Amino acid sequence: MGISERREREKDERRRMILNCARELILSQGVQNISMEDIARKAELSKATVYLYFSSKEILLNEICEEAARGFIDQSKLFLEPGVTGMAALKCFWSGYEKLFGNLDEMIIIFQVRNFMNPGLPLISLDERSESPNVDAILNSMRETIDQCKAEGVFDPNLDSLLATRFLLSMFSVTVENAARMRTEDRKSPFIMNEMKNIFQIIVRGFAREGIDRSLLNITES
Amino acid sequence: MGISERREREKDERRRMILNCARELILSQGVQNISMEDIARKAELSKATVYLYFSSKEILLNEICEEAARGFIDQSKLFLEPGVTGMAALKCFWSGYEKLFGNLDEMIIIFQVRNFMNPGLPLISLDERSESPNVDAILNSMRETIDQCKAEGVFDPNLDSLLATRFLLSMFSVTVENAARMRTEDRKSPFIMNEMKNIFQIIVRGFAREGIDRSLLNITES
Amino acid sequence: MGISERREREKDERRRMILNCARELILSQGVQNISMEDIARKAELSKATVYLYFSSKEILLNEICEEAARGFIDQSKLFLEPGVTGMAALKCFWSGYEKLFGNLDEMIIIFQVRNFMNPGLPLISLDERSESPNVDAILNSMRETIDQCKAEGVFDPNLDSLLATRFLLSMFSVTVENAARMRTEDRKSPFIMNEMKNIFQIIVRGFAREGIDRSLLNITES
Amino acid sequence: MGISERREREKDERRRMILNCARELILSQGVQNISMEDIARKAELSKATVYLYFSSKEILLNEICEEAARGFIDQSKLFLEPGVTGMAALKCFWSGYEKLFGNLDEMIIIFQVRNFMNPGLPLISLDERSESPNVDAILNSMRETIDQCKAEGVFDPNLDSLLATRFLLSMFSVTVENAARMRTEDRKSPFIMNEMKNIFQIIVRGFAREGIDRSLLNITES
DNA sequence: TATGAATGAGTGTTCATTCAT
DNA sequence: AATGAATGAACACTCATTCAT
Repeated sequence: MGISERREREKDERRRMILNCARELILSQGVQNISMEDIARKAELSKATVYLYFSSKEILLNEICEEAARGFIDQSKLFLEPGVTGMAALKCFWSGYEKLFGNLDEMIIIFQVRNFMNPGLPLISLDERSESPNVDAILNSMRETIDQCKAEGVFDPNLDSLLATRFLLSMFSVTVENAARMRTEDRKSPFIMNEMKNIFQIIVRGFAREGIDRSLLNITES
Repeated sequence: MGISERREREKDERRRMILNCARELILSQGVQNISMEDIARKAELSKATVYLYFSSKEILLNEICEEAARGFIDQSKLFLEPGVTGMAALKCFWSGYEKLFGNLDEMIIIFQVRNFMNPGLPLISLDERSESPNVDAILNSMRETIDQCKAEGVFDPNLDSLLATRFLLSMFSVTVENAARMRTEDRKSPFIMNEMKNIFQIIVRGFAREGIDRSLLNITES
Repeated sequence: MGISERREREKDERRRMILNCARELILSQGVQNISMEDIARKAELSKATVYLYFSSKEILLNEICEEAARGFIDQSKLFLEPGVTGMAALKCFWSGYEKLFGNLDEMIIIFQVRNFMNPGLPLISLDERSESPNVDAILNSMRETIDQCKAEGVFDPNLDSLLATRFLLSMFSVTVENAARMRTEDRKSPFIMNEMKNIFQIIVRGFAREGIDRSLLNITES
Repeated sequence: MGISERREREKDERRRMILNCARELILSQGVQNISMEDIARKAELSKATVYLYFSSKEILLNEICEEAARGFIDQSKLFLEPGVTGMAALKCFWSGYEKLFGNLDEMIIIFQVRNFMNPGLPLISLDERSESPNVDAILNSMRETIDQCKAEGVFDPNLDSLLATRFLLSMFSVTVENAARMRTEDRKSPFIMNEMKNIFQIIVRGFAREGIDRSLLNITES
């Protein structure tokens, strides 16, 4: 019985190894430019073996996306206590994002791969049956937070929370795609992070209820 | 004397015909999925003939982009009177956009093709010498309008206008890319248009100077 | 009647003009790299018009070759007096070559084009019915000179004059092809000319009858 | 244990099979006229498979050349004893050439392919870093032999050995190219071989020091 | 389980040649 | 006589996917 467990474990390890190799290639060369050949070579496996673990390139890429999204979700939970306000949750999102993905890599993976597979992502799914439960979970979580902000009188009550969610995520997506175009070393610069924060802040202000004190809208520590 | 003119005209027509076929294919299948072969077949020409009119795929795509951008610029001018305020200019942008591209196609072309040729568009150019003067003109025009809004005390004086331009254009880009994913008939629905307007409105509010009366920020007729 | 003559003359002029354009292109870019398109563009004519004068690329190239060969023959005659010895004739060949084609161009044309059309030229024709009478004339003239040298006891009586002719011409061909690979400005250098002379001299010595005084074999002025 | 060896062997065989198919095509149609498609078809493989073994056409052709050159070198060594005189070495060259390539094919391959890839060959390389070590080795070996003949007082001390090498090799090249133009069955005739020998002999005489006894210059057994 | 080997269907691009006007 | 326009047939090269072992 131990033997089959080991088998299972090894299989999982190899799976993750392939995913990691693919991730690295995506980060260094961009999704558009990598082939199954590249991934297999990097993983020191044959192409056929890669196909043993992922039955198509699309599935492999989706899995990479999902894994990154799962990582993001798990990490965000750490920051998200129950009973917290909407704005506090948004701060947590940002903070978690900032702390976890300060180097941007996870986000680049999520958005770049996602957009490559399914250009125009954020408008679709969010309700339909999806192959990407984790990515969807992020969307849903964000949506709930926005609803809460509305309920708490911070956001404009007329704000369409579905639209707002897609909008927010799209912005991340675009910023990240741009960042992915930069030289690998430049990505880590606080400049990018700052730019993303500014955009996030602008959007939050745009979401706000009329007349609300702007100091309540800060997404970073007051 | 009329003969060479007719030739010229016919050549222009054929040129535009090819562009239109390419446009249609892009709209129905997405830029990523079309080949010169496809374009030629749709135009009922041989590939070599297409190359007679456009010396490379890149040039053809850029021309499609530029043509759409030119159309947008021309139309915007009609709405844009000299000596107008920044907010009025923004309204014009929106109005021109709404009237001219109510069916979205031009915008889909511009953003989709542009992003395909040059992924991560909004971060680049905007100053460097470019093969796409018309597209760049839109970017520059937008930036100037944002600067004007700042100067007129409508937008937050701390707003980075370059960032804001990229942000705004990116939002259009993303919305459009999303729209491009929809079934061709759904695209024409006022729903999309309304969504874009809402997003535009949110961004403008996000750009606003603190405390400014929101009624001044309306992008549609008051 | 004057009118048709003028027509004829104009036609000839245009013909030669096309040939000259092709020549220039060959000299500057090499035979391998020129297309009918290039030739037509250089001649400021349409491709179809070029085909009016030359029914295929092969025929055009052959004509270029033939014209260059004709030029060489005409010029050589000036140096070749009747009743002259074989060695004097060889000197004339060299001298004519040196004076006329000091810049190598004609030779580059002849050999490069010829080899392109018909790789391995000098072994063939020389007896069979040929499309290239002028090129063949050079071969024949050379052969007669070699025969004469044999008859005069300067060359080895066992020398196969047909072989010797092909050999000699081949060497010119190769040297010229090499020269054609150089930068246009380097070609004019006396270095090339000197190299060709040395090779010519070596071959003449190789042709010589055993024991003959080497001073009799000089191909340049004694 | 035997399994990977068999694999290796089979791969080598397939590799050689492709090379042989390419060789045959080159011999029957000339380098200029063969495409990767042709080679694949002849080998009864798909184009993609050919690319599996040779990553570009250039590399495949170079390999063909190198293999032929390697064969020539190996064979020549058998004839070349250390401490041998320059003339003996030349005899060996000829003898090796005659015995190994009596049917000319190897030489046709070497010179034709080489000239195709790198028109004007003999002038270049011979010193610069090269992708074709075996071909270069032949050039170098020939040059050393010529130098030795000069040192031994057999060749004219004023002979430029670099020039002489290029000259000699060019002659082989041309003769071989000519031979390649003949009908496949005619190539095997002793006539060609004899012709090449005569030319080789003429050149050696041309290289000789003045007054040297011609019997010392025989390239075949006295 | 793992893989080496194979491939079909493209991909953008070029060019000698033809033909209606 | 002249040409603008058109094209078929190539070309080198790529890649996701399959399959026998």
